[in-house]
Amino acid sequence: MATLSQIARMAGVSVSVASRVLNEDPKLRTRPDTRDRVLRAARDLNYTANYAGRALRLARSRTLALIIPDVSSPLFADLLSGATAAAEAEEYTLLIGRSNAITAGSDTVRRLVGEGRVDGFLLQRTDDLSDQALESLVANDARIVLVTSRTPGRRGSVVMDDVAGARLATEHLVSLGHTKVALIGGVPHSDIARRREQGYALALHEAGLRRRECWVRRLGYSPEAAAAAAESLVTSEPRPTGLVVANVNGAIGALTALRRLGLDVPGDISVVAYHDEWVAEHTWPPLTTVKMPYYEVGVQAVKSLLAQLSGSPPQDVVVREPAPVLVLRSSTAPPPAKRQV
Amino acid sequence: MATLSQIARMAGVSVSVASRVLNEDPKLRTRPDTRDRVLRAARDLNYTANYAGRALRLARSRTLALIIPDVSSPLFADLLSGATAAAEAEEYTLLIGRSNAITAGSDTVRRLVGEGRVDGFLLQRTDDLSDQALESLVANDARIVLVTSRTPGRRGSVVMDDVAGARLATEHLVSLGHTKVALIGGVPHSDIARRREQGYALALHEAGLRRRECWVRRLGYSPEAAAAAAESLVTSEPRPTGLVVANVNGAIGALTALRRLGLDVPGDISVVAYHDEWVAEHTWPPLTTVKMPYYEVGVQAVKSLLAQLSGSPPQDVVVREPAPVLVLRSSTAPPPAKRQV
DNA sequence: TTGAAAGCGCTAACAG
DNA sequence: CTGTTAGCGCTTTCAA
Repeated sequence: MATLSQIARMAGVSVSVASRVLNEDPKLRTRPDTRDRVLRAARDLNYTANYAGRALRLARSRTLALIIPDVSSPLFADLLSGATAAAEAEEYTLLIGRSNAITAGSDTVRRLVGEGRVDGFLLQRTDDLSDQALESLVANDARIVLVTSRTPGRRGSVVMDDVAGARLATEHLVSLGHTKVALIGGVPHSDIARRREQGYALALHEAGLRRRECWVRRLGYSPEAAAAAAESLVTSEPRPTGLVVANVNGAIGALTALRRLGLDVPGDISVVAYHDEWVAEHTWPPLTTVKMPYYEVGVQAVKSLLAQLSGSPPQDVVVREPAPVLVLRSSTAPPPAKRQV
Repeated sequence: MATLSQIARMAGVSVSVASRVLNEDPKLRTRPDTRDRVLRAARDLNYTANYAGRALRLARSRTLALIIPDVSSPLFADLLSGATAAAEAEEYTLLIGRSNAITAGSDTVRRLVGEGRVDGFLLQRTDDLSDQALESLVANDARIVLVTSRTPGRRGSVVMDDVAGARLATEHLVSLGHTKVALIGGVPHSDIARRREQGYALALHEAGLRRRECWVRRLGYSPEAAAAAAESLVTSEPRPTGLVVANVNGAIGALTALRRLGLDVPGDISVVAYHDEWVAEHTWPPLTTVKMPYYEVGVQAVKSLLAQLSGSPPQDVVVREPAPVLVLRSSTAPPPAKRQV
């Protein structure tokens, strides 16, 4: 690979000039033909600045790490696209890691920064990571932005509007005539779960409906957990006619559980899922979902991190644009009672 | 962050000694206490070698890039785990990219290498990347290993045993009594698709069954393509009673199409999918699949790449261990005729 | 058994 | 308008 000094020699200039031309140094005045010679030489030799040399000199890697629990979720793909786009726009590279690796005692974060491999982090926590563990990891490190989640007493996060999303899902069921609406939510200590539950409660409240604790389950977002939750909801009295499942993968599990119990969706019971992904179109019945702006979360997270890296005080941002949208498919319908009328 | 010279100063030695102690240079003889002082200093200062400094000096980044079309596929998660594990074992870092970005004219590959950001590539092509385009990209570059796919006239690839996998799927249907077995395959120019088709043909041949061209569709692996293929197969005569779908996501699309046509799976028609993933458990009916050793492909691919990087001639490896396994669920049953007997 | 020094490729302050 | 030079942190040859 060509080096700067080769370019310089070929163009008959010093490395310093070559460097400044190539980096488009604004406060540099060159004779046009000098400039041209450098540019041509660079093109001819297919020059790309050596990454290590630059990183060493500048003490910055222009690399960001995105740490996620589940790399293989279609939801995550949107986040990634957004983050990648935003990073590329600023000529940053994105390194992808998995947050399974990040447990309380783990030094992954500190090591990556310590080595100077990355300038900062986008961190999406797993649900098993406790607030304290997260806190100890993250402390008041300005090189970290939390995505989709927050932790008490710390600034620097980008979340989506979970309240609005869960509310939209719930309102949909209510507007269909459901009065007995249950929630299959996340684990109790998760702030994400809390916000979604809040949206659910809000929608019920505004509809003048009573929120009953016996209609809320907090087992988590996995298909299995949601399946168990659905089963328990549906086999106890009073039985709900509508289910808001706070995660689409959970909703898929719930569908399986309901089918196993011989219940018809949406005949006997309606299901709305939080988040949209392609399988939702291919489940039976196809799932009505609320699509959340994951891409934009990725974009904002990177912007936020970059801002922090250049010294701005950490912010907690809520992405409200684009707003959550209801994707109507076939898993929701008016409740049985209503339809018999 | 602490630097080597800080460690050296603290330990009262030269950087040279510090470096060699920390790197466990075998041909270095030190007094035990010198060694100890260095080690202690490193621990106290929480030292991690600066990545850029080392990369610059060694002209190697100890970083590999994995380039994939669909980051968000659960299948890919296994590949990634395997590759990550193998990379970590050799203290390499894995960078993840998407091969959408890699089109014929793209210089992503050359740029990443040119910058010295990565030492080599694991490349999983998209189906839209033609052989020529791939060839021109990959040429005889020893820093690239193709995963799951090959290209003519080039060595350096790791693929799974597609013949065995497709054969197993087909045999399953045959052993259930199906004689009219169709294949929903990949696009015609894909070598992967070709191998799977070969496995299908082989199984039919061994069962003494005739392979009919009208029972083969080559529209690709997407849910939509496979749905179209399923529809066309099932609405024309003679109608098959069993479907081998060469990709699990395609199978999900096929299921949707069959349901739309009012066909019962497996009552009217059986479906086996190539590849296993969690949704297969939650489709209706749950999908019988053939699970392929993706994790191991990831491991072998990294090993292969590392071998190439250290000068070994490129190999074409087929991962046969662990062997494909049939995951029996509910989308397959004896054909209607047989059951009526 | 240890240290001095060169140099990887780059940027930027300074000098001309 | 252009060149010289120092130095980022590291490894490694050579000398002591």
